[in-house]
Amino acid sequence: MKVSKPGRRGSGRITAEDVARRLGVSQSTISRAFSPSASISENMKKRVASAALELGYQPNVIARSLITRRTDIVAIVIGNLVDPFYTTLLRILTERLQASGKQTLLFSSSQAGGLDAILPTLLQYQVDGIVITSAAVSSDMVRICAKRETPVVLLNRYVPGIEISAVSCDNVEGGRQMARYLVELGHERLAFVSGQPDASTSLDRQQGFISELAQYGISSCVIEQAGEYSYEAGYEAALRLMRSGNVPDGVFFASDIMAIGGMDAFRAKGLSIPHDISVVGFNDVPLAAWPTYSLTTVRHPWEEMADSVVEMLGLDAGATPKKATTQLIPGALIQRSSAGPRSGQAPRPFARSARHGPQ
Amino acid sequence: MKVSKPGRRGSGRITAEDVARRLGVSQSTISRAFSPSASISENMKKRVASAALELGYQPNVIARSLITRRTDIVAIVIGNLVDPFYTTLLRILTERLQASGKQTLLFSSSQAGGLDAILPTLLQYQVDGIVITSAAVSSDMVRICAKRETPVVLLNRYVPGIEISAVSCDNVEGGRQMARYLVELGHERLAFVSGQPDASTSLDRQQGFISELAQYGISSCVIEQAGEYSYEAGYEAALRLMRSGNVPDGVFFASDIMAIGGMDAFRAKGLSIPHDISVVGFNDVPLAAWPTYSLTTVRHPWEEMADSVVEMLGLDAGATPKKATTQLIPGALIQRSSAGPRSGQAPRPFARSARHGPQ
DNA sequence: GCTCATTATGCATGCGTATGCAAAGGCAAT
DNA sequence: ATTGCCTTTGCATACGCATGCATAATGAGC
Repeated sequence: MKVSKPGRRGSGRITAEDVARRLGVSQSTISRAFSPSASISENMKKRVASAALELGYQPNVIARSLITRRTDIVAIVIGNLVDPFYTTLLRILTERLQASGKQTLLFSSSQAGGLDAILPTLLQYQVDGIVITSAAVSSDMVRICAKRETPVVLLNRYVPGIEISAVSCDNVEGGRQMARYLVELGHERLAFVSGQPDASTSLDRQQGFISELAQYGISSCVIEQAGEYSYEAGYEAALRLMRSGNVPDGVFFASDIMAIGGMDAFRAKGLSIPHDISVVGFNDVPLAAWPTYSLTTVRHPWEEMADSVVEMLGLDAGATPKKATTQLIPGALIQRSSAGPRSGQAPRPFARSARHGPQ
Repeated sequence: MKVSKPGRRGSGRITAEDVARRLGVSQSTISRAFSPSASISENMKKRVASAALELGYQPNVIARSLITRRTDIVAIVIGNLVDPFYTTLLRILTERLQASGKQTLLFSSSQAGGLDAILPTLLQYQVDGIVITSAAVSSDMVRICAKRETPVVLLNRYVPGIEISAVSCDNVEGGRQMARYLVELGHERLAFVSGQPDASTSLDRQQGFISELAQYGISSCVIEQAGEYSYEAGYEAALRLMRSGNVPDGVFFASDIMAIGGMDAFRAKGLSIPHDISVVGFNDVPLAAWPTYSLTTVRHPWEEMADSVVEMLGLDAGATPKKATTQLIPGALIQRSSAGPRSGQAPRPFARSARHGPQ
């Protein structure tokens, strides 16, 4: 007869050793019972499983990761958790990672110090990969991560001249699409409202927009700096556009949340959308589909981006340390009712509410 | 002369041992240099710091936590990352935890299986605490967590009859406030739109609302089940209210996002807010302050709730395993312009836009 | 100069698991 | 019965760090 209650050391933790004693086998056997590829008999596996269930044993992944050198944790650094774009991105990515058996360690970089301050903390946790959706990335950081062989992927952002992988929507092409769309609706007096001045996303959308306008012989376009991707910044930028006297008939905001702020501002000043002014955005956040806004925008290929991120992190078994590459995924122009034909020419009264309603 | 490049085993990882060899000291010394309370000379501390910097050494918190039995990781389980209420909660809580040196391991429970499916995974990570903002919590779970001495706090939710801590806004009192407010504006034909039928938040707001109406002699109130906390559900619920023929003059939605969906629905049907109908919500998400909606609502005491959660988790040094308690924090009624005096009596034309504008 | 108290450092061990190696057992073919 | 192969299990060790204990170094007081 064995000792049925081996003395544990006070801690509520139940270890593989406890289960082993219970079954009169070695700790190795318990370990193997939880490792799919290990050599163990079907019978023993069942005995271990039932004993584990009975005792409430769960393998300690922290201890495991000491040996395997994998934590199955991916760090996600997000700058602006207020912007629905980033919360959507976070949601999609977290679900995708969870589906791959990875966990999400969330870092908000909006705090003082930004990325530089949190990178050390983050690396201390031995994360298997880092996804950065914000903030400036310095070459120092890249070097440190490369040295530790921790894969880093920039999401919806890229930093030229740095050896780092990036996944992003094709912002230049998105800008071009918007230019074509607005011009073909007959608009000529156009404006672009930029986001953060240093963000590649905003710059690329602007460049695509401007260059495509030039193709159509439109060489002038008002550029309004909003300063940041937020409702308030979009609102204020729209007010400035209206005060300028030379009110455009079509405005491309660098992001949906700014466009929505802009729409509210235009409407507050009595303008009708799209009759008096057409507004388009970028991202296709859930908000954009609401009937109040019904915003024409470029849809971010969320799922594909998440898939790409996971692939570029190279976390799935056969992981080869890839070279840094930048992947651009095209977005799709989603036509809703915030943009319509130029009111001066061929005004179509039904255009405003044609595609109205929840969709 | 010492060996300047001690052979490391291929891995990019730099350990305390490496730093120790570099300085010709023991690994213990390196460890102590990073432990604030350890006994070590100021001089040595500096030497270690500079050597660590030079080699790029960072303590491995995973290895550390094996000994200390603390990971400084808190799991946050969120059901609905689409609802701005939850993303706001996540943001506030993450920032608060980061400020306390804790990290956030994010779990989305919207996936199949719900909380039951992710709890084991979560516990495997030896998290120091669990914050649950969604999903049903069974007494089994509570028992398992209690056995492991892992503190659990329900946020914005509680489950009666279970020994578990909870932090929540005072939903009953919030419902009462709304009842008083609407009645004093002269409304008599009122409706309540509920969220998830099993959620304590929705039920409590409803109960507070109904019981306070009764105090004013109003015994009838239409209850409309929206089914879930979402824009679409609010929209549809509002449509149903209008189809019922007996259109109320004041509607209390159980959450902001539903109220906003409802406002869009009412407006789509030609109603003017608050002239034809008053709408109020609950939460005070950022959206609610936008001029388009300018939603009167009960402000969730975000920061206080986050503080309470951290306190109840008992993660700060002097941690005594507290008994399970439920803490209710009162919210504040935020008056905006989505609710106004009953249109039949004393119509005040300026009331609609009085508090309009960004705030 | 000597003793004692104090501080600073090294040694050894353990946290809970994975895994290479050896040993044992089972089975089929000879 | 013997051999050889394959499967299953145990043993021992390592992962990177914290920490109790022993020891060396330092300084104060006489």
